[in-house]
Amino acid sequence: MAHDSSRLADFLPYLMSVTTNAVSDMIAGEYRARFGLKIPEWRVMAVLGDAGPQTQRSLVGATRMDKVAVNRACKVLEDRGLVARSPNADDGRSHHIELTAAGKAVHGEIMPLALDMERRLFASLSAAELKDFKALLARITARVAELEGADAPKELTR
Amino acid sequence: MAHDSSRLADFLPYLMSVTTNAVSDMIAGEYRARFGLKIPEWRVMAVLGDAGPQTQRSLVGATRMDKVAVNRACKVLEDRGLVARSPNADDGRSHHIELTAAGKAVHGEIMPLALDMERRLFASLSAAELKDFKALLARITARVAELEGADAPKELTR
DNA sequence: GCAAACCGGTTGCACTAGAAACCGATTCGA
DNA sequence: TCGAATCGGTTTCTAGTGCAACCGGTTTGC
Repeated sequence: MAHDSSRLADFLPYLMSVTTNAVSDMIAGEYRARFGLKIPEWRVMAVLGDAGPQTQRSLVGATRMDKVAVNRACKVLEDRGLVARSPNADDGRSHHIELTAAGKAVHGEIMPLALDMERRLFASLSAAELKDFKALLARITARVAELEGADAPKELTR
Repeated sequence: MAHDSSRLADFLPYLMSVTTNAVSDMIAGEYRARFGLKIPEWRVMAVLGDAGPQTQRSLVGATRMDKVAVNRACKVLEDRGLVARSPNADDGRSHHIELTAAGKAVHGEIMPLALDMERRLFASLSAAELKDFKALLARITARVAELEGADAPKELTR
């Protein structure tokens, strides 16, 4: 289908981008169609369902999303009645966010679908290949963090 | 640093997204800082420098970008005098787009930097691991295309 | 040879995502 | 204890991205 005589087609960051976008678009489409949820919203629900109630701050760490993105996702989920905020007695600035009964029900539907999609997407990879692939991703991420620290000596690592 | 007790941290599409974004952000920052180029613009220059003059249409295929993104990138590059458009005698609707002398000079600086960054980013991977990693990405991309064809029976594959 | 369909390219518009400014609450230091 | 710095969270502003409608030019079918 593609001619791809260009070296761009061998540039690894480009290949990663193409593959990841393809995977993300597919998953995003599925969630939107079946639950009307976007990926940020889904991520928040996944973390809340698995790790229990927590503040937006800790969701930022767990999802690696921007705090604005987390805030917006929480607001949407709250408006839909999937999560609820209760005041934090220890710290008046933040709230605890937790799944409602409806949210838990959706979470119970969503996670099997997620795992099934993951299984279907990566069905052609052996268990060993999957393991290696994850390990490589982790190493690359660590390497980027390392380089960022070195390349940006005067600013925060974000 | 991270606690990550959540299953989200094992969800492969999420891991791919985190890693790819880290790599992309790093590269985008580098190009912006050194050349004032964004990734779409850089991609167009890479293809033009490697595969020679061509139409926007063929750039869309080579870069896998939206035709609007290609168009805007070309316009920016043209305004900076890095590419030039010459009328296409065969088809009055399109032009041939090619690097100018200045564009070729920038391309000559940009490609070594790109390859150097690639080398630094993936220095911790052996040649064999790199090869396997690329092969896995290709297989996953192919798999997504396959599933999209199956899952979207009534609409275009986009 | 002309109207309709089509195609490359362009423009306009809605939506998303991140940056920075902002607010109330909390902590730190003199 | 009081003022400054900090922090969690929210709002606002702006840049980027993709879709859809659009415009000229080209091909197709009658």
